[in-house]
Amino acid sequence: MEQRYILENVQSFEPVHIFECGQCFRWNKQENNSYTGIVKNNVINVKKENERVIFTGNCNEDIKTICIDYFDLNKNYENIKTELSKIDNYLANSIKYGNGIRILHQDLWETLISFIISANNNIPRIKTIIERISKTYGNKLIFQDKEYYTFPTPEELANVTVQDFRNLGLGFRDVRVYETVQKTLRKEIDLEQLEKEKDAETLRNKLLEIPGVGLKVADCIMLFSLKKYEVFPVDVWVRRVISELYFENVEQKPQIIQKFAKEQYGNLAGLAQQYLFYWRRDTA
DNA sequence: ACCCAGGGTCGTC
DNA sequence: GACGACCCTGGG
Repeated sequence: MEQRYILENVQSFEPVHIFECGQCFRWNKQENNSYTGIVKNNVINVKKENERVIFTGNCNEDIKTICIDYFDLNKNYENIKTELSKIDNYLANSIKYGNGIRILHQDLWETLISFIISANNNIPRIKTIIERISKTYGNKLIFQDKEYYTFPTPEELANVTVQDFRNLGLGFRDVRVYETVQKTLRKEIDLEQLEKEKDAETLRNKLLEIPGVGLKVADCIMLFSLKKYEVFPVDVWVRRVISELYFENVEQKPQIIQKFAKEQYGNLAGLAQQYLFYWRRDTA
C-alpha cells in the first residue's frame, strides 16, 4: 500500500548525488527530477523540495523504518564532512561538489551480484543487465500504475543456467554469477554470517573466496552494503583522480593508492572515495 | 566502419 | 607479481 514519509530541514541529502555516485544501479531519475528505485520488496520515490525530502512508496513494511535504515538517516554527515574537509583542499572541494552524498545500506545479496557484474563493465550496461535479471526472475510490484521488479533471491535464481545468464547479456561474468548463486544455495556462501562479521580483514578474506569477487568488488560490497566506511575501493576513476591530484598525474598501482588513502583519509576513507569518485567522474 | 574503454577477475607464466 | 584474455555495448 502507498505510504509517505517526510523529512524536514534536511542537510546532506541530495538525490542526484546519492544515486549518481556509482554505489547503486536500480534508481532512475523521473521527469520531475525525483528518483524511483526498489528497496527489497518496496518501490520508493524520493523527491527533494528545498529543505524537505519526500519519500513516497508502495511498501510492505513501514516506509519510515525502511528509509532510516537504507539511507542511514541517523548518521550525521555534517560532522563527517567538516572533519574530512580539514584533511586537504582537494577533498574539501570534492565534498562541496557532492555535498549531498550519503552511503546507502544496501541489500547484501543484490550488492554482491551487482558488483560481480560490474567487473570491466560500464555503468549504463550494468544497470541494463540488473534490470533484465530482475524483470525475468524477480517479483512484479505496482507503484503509481507502473511496473517494477524486485531483485531475485538466490532461490529464485536456483534454476537459471549459465546460458540463461549469457542470454541476458552478462558476458563472461555468467559463470561467476551462476557459481555464486549455487554456492549460496549450498550454504558454502553464508550471507547471514557475512553480515555479522565485525572484523574488516576477516570479512574481506571471506568475500574474496566468492567467484567473481576480487579486491575491488569486495571493497565495494563492504562499503555499499556492510557499512565498512574505512575501505577504499580503487577502480579506474579513483586510480585516476588520486594519481592526478597527489602523484603529479603519474599512474600509481592500486596497492599504492590504498596505502595512500588509508594514511591520508583515515577511518572514513570510504566516504572520501565517494566524494572524489563523484567529482572526478561527473566533471570528466 | 573502426577503435576504445568501462566501478576487474582469473588463470598462467 | 606481471600479463592477457574475456563478453558486450555506448561513445568518439
